[in-house]
Amino acid sequence: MPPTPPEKQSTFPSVWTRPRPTREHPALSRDHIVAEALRLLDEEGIDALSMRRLGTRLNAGATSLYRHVANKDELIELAVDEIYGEIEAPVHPDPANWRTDMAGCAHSLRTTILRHPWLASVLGEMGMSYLGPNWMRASEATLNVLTTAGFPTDEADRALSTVVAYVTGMATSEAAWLNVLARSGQDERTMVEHLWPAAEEAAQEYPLLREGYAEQRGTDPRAAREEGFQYGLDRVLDGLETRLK
Amino acid sequence: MPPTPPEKQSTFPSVWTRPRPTREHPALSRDHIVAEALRLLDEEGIDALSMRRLGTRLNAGATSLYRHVANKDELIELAVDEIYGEIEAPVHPDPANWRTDMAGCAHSLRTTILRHPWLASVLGEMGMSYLGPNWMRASEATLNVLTTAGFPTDEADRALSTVVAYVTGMATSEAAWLNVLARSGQDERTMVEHLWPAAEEAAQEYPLLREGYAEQRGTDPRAAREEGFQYGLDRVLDGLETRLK
DNA sequence: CCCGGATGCGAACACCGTACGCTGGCCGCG
DNA sequence: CGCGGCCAGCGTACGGTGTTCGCATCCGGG
Repeated sequence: MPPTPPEKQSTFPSVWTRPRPTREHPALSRDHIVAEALRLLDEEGIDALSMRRLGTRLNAGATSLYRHVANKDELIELAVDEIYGEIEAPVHPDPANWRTDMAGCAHSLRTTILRHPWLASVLGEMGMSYLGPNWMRASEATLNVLTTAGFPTDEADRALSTVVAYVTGMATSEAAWLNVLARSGQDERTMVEHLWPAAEEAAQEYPLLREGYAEQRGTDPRAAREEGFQYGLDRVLDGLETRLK
Repeated sequence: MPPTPPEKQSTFPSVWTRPRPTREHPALSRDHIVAEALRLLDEEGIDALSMRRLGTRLNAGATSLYRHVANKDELIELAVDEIYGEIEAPVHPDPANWRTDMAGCAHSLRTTILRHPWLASVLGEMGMSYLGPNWMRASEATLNVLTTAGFPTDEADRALSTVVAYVTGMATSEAAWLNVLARSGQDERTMVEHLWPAAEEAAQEYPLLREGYAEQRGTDPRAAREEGFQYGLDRVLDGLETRLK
C-alpha cells in the first residue's frame, strides 16, 4: 500500500507525513489579504466575507489574518479605500467645461459603487473613511475642478459635498436594489415584472405613486435608472451653475 | 432557611416553585416587538439589536419572537418603516411656496434620520423598503408638492428621487459620523479636536483639502453640518426651479 | 551557530440567527 | 359542562461568527 500523499496531512502525527514547511508562494501580507477580500466581496457580497472564509481562500488560518489587520472593520475600511482608487477625476480640468468634468467625476463615482454593490452596505457605517488616501486623492482632484471653475475655496467644499451626497444617495439605493437582485438570481427585467403586483397593490391609495408606476411599466429598468441619475445630476449642476452667476 | 423566591424559578422542578402561568400583562405582539426593538436601536445602535436581547427585554424567549416576525430582517424593515412615520409633509401644499414646502420635507427627512442614526447602517441593505406604508404616504405627499408646483407627473418622480438621494446621502454620512461619535462617547467638539492632527497629517499633500480643513478649524461642527446641508439643498432646489422656467 | 522577534495557527470563548418539537392555556364546539 | 384542537411561548440545539491567547515554528542578524 502506498503512503498517503503528503498533501495536507499535517494533522496526522508522523514525521513522514509532516508537510514540508516551505513557504507557500507569497506568504501573507496586508495587500494580499485586502485583494482577496475584494475578490470575495465582489463575487458573493458582504455577508460572504468572514475571517474564516477569507482565511481558507488564502490557504491560511482565520486568525493568521490578525497579524496584518487589526479588525474586520479595519479590513473593510482598507478594502473600501482600495475601491475608491477606481474613481477617475481629471488632472487638468478645463474651466470652460467644468460641468462635463464634474459630470464625469459623478458618473465615475456612481459606476464605481455599482461595480461593487456591497459598498452600499458599509457606507452607512463608516461615513466613507474620509481619510483614506484614495478618497483624498479623488476629493482633491474634484475640488480642483470646482475651484478652477471659479468657486471660492470654502464654497467648493460645500459644492463637492452636495454632489457627493447626491451621487452616493442615488447609487446607494441602486446598489441596494442590485444586491436584492443578486440574491434572487433573477434578471432585472423579470424581477421588476414579478414585483409589479405587490407594488400596485401597495400603491392602491396613492394616485400619484400609482401613476408614476404605470408610466414606467414596460420600460427598461436599467435604462430608467441611468436616465434618472442623469436627470438629478443635471439639476444639481444647474443649481451649482447659478452660483457662478 | 426561607424558600427561594418564586420569581423565575421555572427550571427548578417543584410544584411549589413553578411560576403561576398567568399571562403577563400584554402578552407579545408584532407592534409591541417593533416598539421595543426601536427603543433598543435608539438607545444602543444597530449592533445591540439581537433577537436574544430583544427577547429578554420583552420578558420573553428569543425564539418566541418568530411567532410574530419572520426574520430579523423583516423586523428591521418594520422598524424602519415605523420611523418613516415621523416624516412630515404638507397635506395641502401651496404652489406659490413649493420651495419652502420641499425644504420642509427635506429637513424633516434629515432630522428623522439623524434622530435614529442606526437607520444609516441599514439603508444600504434595503434600498429603503420603498413599499412600506409610511414611506409611501410621505412619498405621495411630497409628490403632491411637486405636481401642484407644476412638475409633470413623470418629472415629479425624478425630481423627488433627486431630493431624496441628496438628503439621504447627506444624512447618511452625518449619521455615520454620529455613530462613531456615540461609540467614542465624546462630545462632537472635542472629538473633532482630537481627530484634527490625523486629518491634517493625511491631507499633507493635498493643498485644497488642507485649506478647506483650515477654514473650518474652530467653528462649531454641528452648525457647520447644518449649514452645509442647507447649502446643498438650496442648490438642488435651484436646479429644480430652472425646470419650471 | 544560536537566539529573538515575527509569523502562523489550533483551541476556546462568548455570542449570533434560527429550526424544531414540546408544553400548557385558551376558545369554540358538541 | 367537557373536550379537542389550535397556537403562543420556549428550551434545546446546530452551525456559524469575531476575536483572544498561548504555543510552535521560521527567518534574519549578531
